[in-house]
Amino acid sequence: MNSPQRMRRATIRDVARAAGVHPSTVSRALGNGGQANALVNAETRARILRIAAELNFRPDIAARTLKTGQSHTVGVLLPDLTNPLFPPIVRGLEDRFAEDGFVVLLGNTDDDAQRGELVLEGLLSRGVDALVVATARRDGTQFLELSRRLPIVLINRVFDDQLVPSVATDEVAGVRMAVEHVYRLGHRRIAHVAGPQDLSTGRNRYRGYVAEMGRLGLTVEDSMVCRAGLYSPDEGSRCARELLQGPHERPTAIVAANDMLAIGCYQALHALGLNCPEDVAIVGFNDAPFSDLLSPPLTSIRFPHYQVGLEAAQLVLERIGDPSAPIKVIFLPPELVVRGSTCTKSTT
Amino acid sequence: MNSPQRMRRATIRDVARAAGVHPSTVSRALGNGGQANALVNAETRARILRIAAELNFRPDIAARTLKTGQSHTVGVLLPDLTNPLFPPIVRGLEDRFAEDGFVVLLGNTDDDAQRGELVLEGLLSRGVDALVVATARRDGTQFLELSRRLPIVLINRVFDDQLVPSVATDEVAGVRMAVEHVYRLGHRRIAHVAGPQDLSTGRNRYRGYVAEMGRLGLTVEDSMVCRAGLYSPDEGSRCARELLQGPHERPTAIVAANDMLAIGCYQALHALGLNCPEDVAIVGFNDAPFSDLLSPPLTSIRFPHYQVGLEAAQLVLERIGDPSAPIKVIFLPPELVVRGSTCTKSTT
DNA sequence: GGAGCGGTTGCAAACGATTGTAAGTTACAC
DNA sequence: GTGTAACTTACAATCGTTTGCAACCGCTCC
Repeated sequence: MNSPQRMRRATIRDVARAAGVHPSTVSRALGNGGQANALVNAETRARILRIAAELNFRPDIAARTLKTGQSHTVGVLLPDLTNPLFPPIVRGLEDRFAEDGFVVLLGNTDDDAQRGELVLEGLLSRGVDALVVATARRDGTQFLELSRRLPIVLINRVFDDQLVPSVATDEVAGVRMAVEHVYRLGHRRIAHVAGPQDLSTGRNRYRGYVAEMGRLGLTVEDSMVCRAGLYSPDEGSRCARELLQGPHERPTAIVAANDMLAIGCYQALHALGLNCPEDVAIVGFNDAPFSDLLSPPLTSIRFPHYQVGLEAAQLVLERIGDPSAPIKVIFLPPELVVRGSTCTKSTT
Repeated sequence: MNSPQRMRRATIRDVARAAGVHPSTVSRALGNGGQANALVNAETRARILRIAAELNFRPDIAARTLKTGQSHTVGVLLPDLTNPLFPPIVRGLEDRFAEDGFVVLLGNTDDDAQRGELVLEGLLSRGVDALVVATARRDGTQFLELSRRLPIVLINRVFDDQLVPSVATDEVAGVRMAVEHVYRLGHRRIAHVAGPQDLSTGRNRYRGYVAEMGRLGLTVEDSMVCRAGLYSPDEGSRCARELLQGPHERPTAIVAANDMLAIGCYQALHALGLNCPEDVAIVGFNDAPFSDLLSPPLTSIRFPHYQVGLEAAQLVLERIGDPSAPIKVIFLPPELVVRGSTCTKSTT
C-alpha cells in the first residue's frame, strides 16, 4: 500500500530488476508494442505482469512516443466548443478513441486564422498521430498539404474534390425530410425561413427546400421564401411575419432552417393570433435540447452528432492503421422528430 | 517552399548543422528551457532563430517531456462534456492555458468509477503536469492522495476540509439572490422546488433557500418545499402541482432548483389555469440557453462558467509555477437575470 | 606574463521506452 | 552426438531534447 518509491513512478527498469529480467523483456511482456504474445514465455510474462501491477507501473508515454513516433493522441480542431453542435461530436470521438487507447487534444480556433495556426502548431509539435478538423474555413489547402503527412479527417465539411476523408451530416436530406413530412400531412403551401446564405448551412438547407419542392411538383414562389440574416428568434419572427402577412395566399406550413428561427416563427404566429399547428405547421432544424420544451413541442430534424464523432474516430483509426486505406466520405442521415408543431395528435 | 526533407521534421541537430554550432547551443538559443537570453551570444542566437524558422523547426515535445518531465499538458476530468455546464468551463480553461503554451487533455468519466479510473490512468501516463477535476463523486480521497504528487484543482466542488485548491460557484448565494428577488417584489409565500437531495447541487440550493428565508424572517413550512427526484420537467410539474394544490394557502412565488424544474412549474401552472407571473412568479436556476426563449422568459440565476474555467486554469498555473503556493478556494458569485417570469414589466 | 574572470560554446550523459540482432537454451531428429 | 530449429532472453543502439560541466577565448589586473 505504501510502496517505498512513491514519489517517483516505477520505470520499466524497476520492474525488470524486481522480476530478474532485462528491461527489454519487460517491454515485450507488457506488449504495448504490439507483438507481445509470441516473443516471451507465458510464465515469465505472467510474473512480469504481476510485478508490474504490484509496482503500480505505468509506461511513460512520452518516452514511448519519442521512440515510436506514435503519441496515441489525436488533435481535434474546432471553432468553438461552446457551440452546442460540438460537445456530442467530441464525446463520440473520445468514446471511440478511448477504446483503442487514444486520447483527444482539443483546440479551439474561434474561426480565427491566426489562432488556428497557433493551435495547429501546438498540436503538431505534440506529435498528434492524426487530426480531426471541424473548422469551417473555406480554404482547406493547408490541410490538404498536411494530409499527406498524417491522417486527417474532416467533420461537417467536405472538400468539393473529395480528396480528404470526411464525415458530415446530410443537411439537404434533412430539409427534404422536413418538407416531405408536411407534404404528407396535406400541406401544399410550404414556406421556408432560410438561414444566412453566406453560411454553408443556410445555403444547403435552402437548396434542400428547393429540391424537395421540385420533386413534389410544387413551385417555389419567391413570396414563400424569406432569408434571415442571422440564426436568431428575432430574424425568424421577422421572416415569419413577412411570409404570413404578404398579399399572397398564406402558407400553411413553414420549414425553418434552424430551431432558433422556428422559435421566432412561434412568436410571430402568437402575435398574429394564429395557432400552431392548426393554422400553420412549423418544422425546425437541429432538434436543439429545448425543442421539446416549447409549446407546442417543436417538430425538428435531428442530427446524429454523436454518431458523427464515432464515425470520424473510426475513420481516423482506420487510416492510422493503414495510411493507404481508401478515402471514405461518409454522410450521416438525419432523423425526423415529429412533435406537436406539425401534428395535433402530438405525443406527450 | 519545397524543402528537401519535407517528410521528416527538422530536428534540433539539423538546425545545429545548418548553423554550424552544437545542438546544445541551438537548444539554449531557442530558450524553451527558460534561461535563454544569458547563455548565448545575441548574434548567434539571431542566426539560429532565423535558420530554425527557415527549416520550419518545431521542437519535439515528446523528447522535451521525457527529458524535463514537463509535458505542458493538463488533464481535465469531467463527467460528461455533453452537460451544457461544461463546455464554457473547458473553453475558459483552454483559453487561459493557451496563453502559457499549455494544452488540455479531456477525459469523460460518465461518473462511472471504473471508467474514471481508466481515464485517469491514461492522463497520468501521458504525464500531465496537473489535473483539473470536475467529477462529482463524493469520495475525493484518491485525489487527495494524488494532489501530493501533482497540482490538482477541483471545480464546482470543494472538500469540506478544504485541503485542495478549488473553484466553485456559490450556489447558496445564488438561491439566496433568487429568494431575495421575489421577496423584494412583495412575495411572502415563497415555495421551493428542491432538486434531488443526494446531489450536492440539490442540497446546497435547498440550504440556500432555508438560509435566506430565515434571514428574511419568513418561516419555512414543510408544505412550501417539494423535493424532485430528478432534474426533469416532469418532476418539476409534479412538485409544482403539489405545492399549488395543497390544502394550505397557495404560494405566490416558486424558486426552482433548476431551469428544467422551472419548466415543469410552467406546465403545472398552465394546466391549473394559473398565470405566470401574475398568479405565481417563478425563478429558475442556471440560466440555460433556452431560458429566455420560454414564455414568459424565465428569470434565472446565471453562473460565470467561463470564468470558473479561467480561474481554475490560473490556479493550476500558479501551482505549477510554485507547488508550495498557498491553497486557494475561490467562490464565484452568480448573477440574477430578471425576466418576465417574475416581473410583468418584462424586458423584451 | 600569468592568474582570474565573464561570456560563449562544445561535450556527453541522461530521460524511459522500443526493437533488431545476437546469444543462450531446449528439444528433436538424423 | 551433433546439427538444426524453435523459443526465450539479453545486449545495445536509438528516438530528440535538455543541462551540468568542461573548455575555450579574449580581457583586465596585479
